[in-house]
Amino acid sequence: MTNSPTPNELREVLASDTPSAKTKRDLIESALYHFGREGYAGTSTRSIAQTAKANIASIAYHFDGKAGLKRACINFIAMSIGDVMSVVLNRKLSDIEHLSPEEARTKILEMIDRMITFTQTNKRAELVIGFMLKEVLHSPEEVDTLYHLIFEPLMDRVTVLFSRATGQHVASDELKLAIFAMIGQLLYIRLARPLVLKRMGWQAVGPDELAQIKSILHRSINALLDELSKGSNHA
Amino acid sequence: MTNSPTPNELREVLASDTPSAKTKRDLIESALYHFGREGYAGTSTRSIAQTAKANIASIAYHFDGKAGLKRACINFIAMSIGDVMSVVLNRKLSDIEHLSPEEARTKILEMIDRMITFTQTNKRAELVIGFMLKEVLHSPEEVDTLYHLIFEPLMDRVTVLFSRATGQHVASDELKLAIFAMIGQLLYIRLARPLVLKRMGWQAVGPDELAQIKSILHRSINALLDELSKGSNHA
DNA sequence: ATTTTTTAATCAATCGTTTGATTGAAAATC
DNA sequence: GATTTTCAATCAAACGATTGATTAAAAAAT
Repeated sequence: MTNSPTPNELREVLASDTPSAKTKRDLIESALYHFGREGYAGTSTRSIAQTAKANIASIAYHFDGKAGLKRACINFIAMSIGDVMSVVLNRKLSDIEHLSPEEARTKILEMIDRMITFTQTNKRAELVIGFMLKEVLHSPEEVDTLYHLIFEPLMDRVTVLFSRATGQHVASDELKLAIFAMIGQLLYIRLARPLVLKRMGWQAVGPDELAQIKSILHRSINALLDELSKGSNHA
Repeated sequence: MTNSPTPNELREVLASDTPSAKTKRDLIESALYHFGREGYAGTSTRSIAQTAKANIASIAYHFDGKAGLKRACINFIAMSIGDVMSVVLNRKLSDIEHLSPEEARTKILEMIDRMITFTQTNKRAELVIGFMLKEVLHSPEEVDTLYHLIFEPLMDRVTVLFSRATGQHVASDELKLAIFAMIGQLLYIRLARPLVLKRMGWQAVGPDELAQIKSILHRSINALLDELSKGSNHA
């Protein structure tokens, strides 16, 4: 296989136990690691192969070169995020369109909780975040891939949840911007981790630190939802 | 000069009108542009020199190589941020320690306003943000440079402002985390601009869009301050 | 036996750096 | 004041090393 599989195709391919599947898994894992740390241009195919314990040529064979491996990484990331967000994404839009404000708010906070846990504790989250920060903003078509695959369907559902929780219209601009503000809070507190650790005097983010982070973001986002609810007439 | 000047030294050097000062300015400007777009590893010294209309050897001559030019860029950034944040930084700690809650909140919102305007409209902000996220946050010693030069003194003062505005103790962990949440909101809405433009259906961030962003962040941060003030006894 | 996968060796291109020559304007000498 | 010396600065050219890609043969899997 030389072209880029979709996230769903990729899931099946990587789940099989053929020798090629293992090589592909190892190469993607290794590429994710190196791309996230040294960036795409800063990573050599040799170091990727070495970490994966595979041959350099296997990158060309399985992914049609370095660029193809990068595309596979993007799809792999989309797959991973899709799994984590399945709680939100798996529900059809029609399922969440009639939630009560209280139910919607509970769902939002539940989702926030999952996102924080994933970004702060998942070993792969660091690689994924590093990878996205360094590479996604670079190529328009790769931004498109992630946007349509993950971001837009996720945001659509979160917007509906916010709309139900605050009484604001789903198409409201301030609602959309508020969601960016919300996501920004929990993403930044993860990707600025070196600064957070220094500032807080922490050695690492363990259970106690995770609880503190969840507590403050919980309060902040609840306050944001309250503010957005002002002037709206809940049923 | 082959070693890295401090931001203050750098300011004097770059302000002079000697031939070498112009070359250094051009090289830093060019490096900032390329580093911010294609990353450090993805940028060749040849492209830096070409954009700066300088010779390749001038990088080794003035900055002791590509890595030295990167360090100079970091100091230049520290200098720039220091200028933008001078409203907050120039005040001594003792000056803001006795502000009333209302005065402190006004100062906070004024600072937020400046940060949003800078990040959203300054032509150099995109390069600075891209450069810092892609390269700086992964090198411990460069994190140290920016942390001690800019981040810590800035955060110390913002923490005092937050303490005055909310009645929380200055050493409160939740206060420190809340400030990260606040900064995350306005930084993310800038660095995820490609996603923001797509999501909002905007072509660019002009005066109208800037006003919308300021409005929602204004409300969000005010709500956060209100939440933090709960249970505290303002004088 | 046929296909799939891995391997080592090699390719042209590009990387950051270094070199020695050259410039032009101060500094020193006469 | 004229000449010489000095030195920071720039330049084109070339360096060795490393890059991603390619090749053909060996090995493994089916």
